[in-house]
Amino acid sequence: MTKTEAKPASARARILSAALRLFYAHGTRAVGIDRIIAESGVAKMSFYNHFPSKADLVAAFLEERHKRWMTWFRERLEARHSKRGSNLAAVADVLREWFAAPDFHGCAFINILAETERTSARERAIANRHKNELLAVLAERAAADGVARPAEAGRLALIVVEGAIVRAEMTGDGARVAIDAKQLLGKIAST
Amino acid sequence: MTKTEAKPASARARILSAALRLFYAHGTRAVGIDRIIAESGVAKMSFYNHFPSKADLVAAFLEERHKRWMTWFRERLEARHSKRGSNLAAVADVLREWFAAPDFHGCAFINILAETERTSARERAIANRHKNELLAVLAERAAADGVARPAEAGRLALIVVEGAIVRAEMTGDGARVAIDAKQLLGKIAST
DNA sequence: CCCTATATATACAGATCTGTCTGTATATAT
DNA sequence: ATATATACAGACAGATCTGTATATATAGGG
Repeated sequence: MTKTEAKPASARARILSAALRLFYAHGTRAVGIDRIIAESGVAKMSFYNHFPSKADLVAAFLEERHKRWMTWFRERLEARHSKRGSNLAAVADVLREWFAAPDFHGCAFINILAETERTSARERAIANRHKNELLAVLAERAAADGVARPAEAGRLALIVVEGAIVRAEMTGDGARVAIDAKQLLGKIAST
Repeated sequence: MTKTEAKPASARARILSAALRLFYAHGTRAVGIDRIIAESGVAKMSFYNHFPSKADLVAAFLEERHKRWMTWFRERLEARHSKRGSNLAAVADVLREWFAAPDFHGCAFINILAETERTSARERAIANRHKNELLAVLAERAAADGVARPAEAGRLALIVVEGAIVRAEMTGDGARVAIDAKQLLGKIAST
């Protein structure tokens, strides 16, 4: 039994922490309840006390991932905000940071869409909310760049961001992808 | 027992046909051997006679999907080749056709990457070959458009294509996404 | 006509996964 | 001191999944 999560935290927090790590790294289908329980050092009944079913844990994982990622993304974007150049192009720099993270394995919401059945509306809904929020950030940055049609620019930028994530995940060369993405975002910004 | 594949075809062909449909629609993890067997109307031993393991069927599925999709893509691109406008932008029209297909569920190779463990090198290799071949087609079209750096333009276009596939799958509005992608590809072509 | 390939049908082994059940320990609050 | 809530430990049921074993049918070539 390998206990990876720190013991002092509450059972629920340890479960969610293990889920964030394992579900993102290997997918929600590949990781079973037993592994979550083992690595969070929690009893099975404690788990089912906090989460009625695995699907509920998956939903909680997605919500938490969304919250943390968006916060991180906004914060990093803010940090680059003051610098010279296009707001939109700065997104590529933040992406580059993300791609370079040792545990980077693509976008959790693209991944969940690929691995769950078409019918699991719950996960889809959370993924949609996540992307809509990201879209809003991109459109806002496009507006700050003074583009003619910010909403449209946001949509174009989101296509670029999604594509960059997929390419980074598949090729493993996040640095190269970020450079290419920056060029594309620059084109969008100068419209 | 629902037999969906036409009976006259050989056992192997029926198996592969069922795999193409089911694995693409639901993912390779969600579809078990039993379902493949039931829907192809084949005995279990016949299956294991043709494919030593499920992993071998998955690999065969990916190879076949790659072959068929690339053939279809090239053919559709060729059909639009004669028309006016940028070669690269024509890619968006082909994508639009694809997105509108009733069984469209994203890119099988993006999906497989999301649903398999990080360690399954075999699927990754096939996915990489697929994308490299697509990249070559895009770079060739960029060259035909007379862009300054076709290789770079191909990479940028591939980011756009991947992003468009993901957006089409997530939003369900393939027509809108194709229009946006066309705009991006147009920007790349006019460089 | 028989022999061998290949196919079918079905039972089964072994692993794994979700969720339940029983029982115990601990800590806090009244 | 006793009640209550929460946690741990681990066995177990029931389903499902991959892969194997066994027995039977069928079709084509020598």
